Amino acid sequence: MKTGVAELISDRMDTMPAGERRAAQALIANYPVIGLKTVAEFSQAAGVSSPTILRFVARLGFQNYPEFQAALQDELAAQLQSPASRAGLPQPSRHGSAPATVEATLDNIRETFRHVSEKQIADMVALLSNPKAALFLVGGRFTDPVARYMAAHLTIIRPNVLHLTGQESNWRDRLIDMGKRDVLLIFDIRRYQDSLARFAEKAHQRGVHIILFTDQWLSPIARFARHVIAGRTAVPSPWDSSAALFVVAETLIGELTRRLEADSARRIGEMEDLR
Amino acid sequence: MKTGVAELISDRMDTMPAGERRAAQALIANYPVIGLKTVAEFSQAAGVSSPTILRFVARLGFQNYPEFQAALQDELAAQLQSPASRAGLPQPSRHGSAPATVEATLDNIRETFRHVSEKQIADMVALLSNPKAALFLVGGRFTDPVARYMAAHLTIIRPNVLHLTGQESNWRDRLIDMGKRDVLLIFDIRRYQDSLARFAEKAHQRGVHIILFTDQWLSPIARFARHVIAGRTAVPSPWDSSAALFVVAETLIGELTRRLEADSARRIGEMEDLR
DNA sequence: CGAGCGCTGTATCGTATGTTACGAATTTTG
DNA sequence: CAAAATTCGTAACATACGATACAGCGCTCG
Repeated sequence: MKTGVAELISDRMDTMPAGERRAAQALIANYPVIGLKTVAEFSQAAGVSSPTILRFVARLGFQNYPEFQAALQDELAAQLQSPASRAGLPQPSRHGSAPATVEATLDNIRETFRHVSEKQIADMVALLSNPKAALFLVGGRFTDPVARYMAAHLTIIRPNVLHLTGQESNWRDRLIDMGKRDVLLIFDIRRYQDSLARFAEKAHQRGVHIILFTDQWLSPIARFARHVIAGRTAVPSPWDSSAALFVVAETLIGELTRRLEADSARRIGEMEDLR
Repeated sequence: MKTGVAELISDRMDTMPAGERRAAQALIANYPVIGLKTVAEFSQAAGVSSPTILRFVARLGFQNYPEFQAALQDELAAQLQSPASRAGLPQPSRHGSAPATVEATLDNIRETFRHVSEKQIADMVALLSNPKAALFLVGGRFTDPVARYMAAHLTIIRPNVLHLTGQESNWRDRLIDMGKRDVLLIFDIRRYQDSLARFAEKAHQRGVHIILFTDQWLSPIARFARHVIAGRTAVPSPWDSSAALFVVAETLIGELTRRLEADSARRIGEMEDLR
């Protein structure tokens, strides 16, 4: 039973004493920000005393004030992370269930890019554009194809790109080639794979720059990463969606291509000749 | 000058030490809710210690943690109250070229699904849901990772799934196993690969059902295909985008999982046991 | 290779915060 | 109109939270 706090309030508003009702009105007036502040501030804004605020949240069914705040925060998090609900509409829900997941995917992509600044992309592109630095790519069970996709393009526009295939032991053998100038791009969404974390740590110890593509809950590898892309993966489906990360990958490919335009054009020309 | 906290972060992100950068990334990953929690929770989510969080907010220019939280709350209040938030993204900085390709990708996905009927999806799912029919997947130079992605999921929810790797000659050896009940999923966008066309024709001659994922200009393989998904691939970039096809693949995976729910649930359960 | 610097985590401290007890004030009921 | 019940605020309390001092470590530069 996950009923929102706002609904709780309007339900019990009429059974409240005057003071607590003022608290309720103050909270609804600019919901939910006041509830995130301290009891003292809340009470002052509502024009009542601190204990009244506490009795108010107690009447809503919360054991204590922090629990009440946690509920507000969870609610807020859910609201901010699914832009669909931002409009208030519970989704047009057109017909089949297919469009629902597609709409969710579109939201995920938009939301992912809201949290990725241009500067972040520019920095990553700068890292990737150094032709002397070797690039290694690796991914998890379901995300490795995205790593492959990216590698397939990077290989064309610049030298020294290697996708790490197969078993963890194969990756490790490649550690020997990795140095401080090099970059490792890792794709890891939940359930996060221990093998990737182990590998990332070893690479990190060798001074390798790590770029991590993960989900919004952040793979533990974020600890070692120089850059972290937190893609939204939640869709109404048994599986997580990697579409947002896929689009981020495509974006990086595009930007990098633009940046290396002169070099890569020459390179691509030579490749054509070799056929 | 009321600059937003998020902008402050992206401005100074690169002048930060590793630990504080992790804090920044964790905050941006699900902005701004973690910042409203306690220092301890924030630090745990970011994988750093409490003092690092405090140093982080100090570097952003705040005197203390409560002041930082107040800034987040003010920002949140402004965002929630302004009608702009309902219209969509309040995000001010939208000028770079990255968003342009992203918007194009979003349009591509939408447009792709406008041309795919539910019946088409249902028919394909029906084809794919026969556990006796073997499933083969193969893709072109850049699209093969998408085939792999799909295969990685299909392998889990049903038996008899095989991704054809490596050279054309390898694929051909598999023709011997393909019969009239079987399904071949091919990903082929321009520039269309002759090898795929040759292979598709041979498979077609053996009576294999072909499902083709291609672009809006249709690979020549469409001639042999039972089902054709025409994804939009054009983006303002030197490369074509496979994102739309990727989302179609995810949609099929999701629908198929739902359809096979009973069987696949049991199957997944058994797989878990085998670990 | 060594010395210096900067970064980070552990442990401790002071304090602001939530909490509770109690009495005053207001409302309700006979 | 009086007495009781309920509500509300003042004040004291304990806890948990943010802040700080300090030491260990890795990194850079000479």
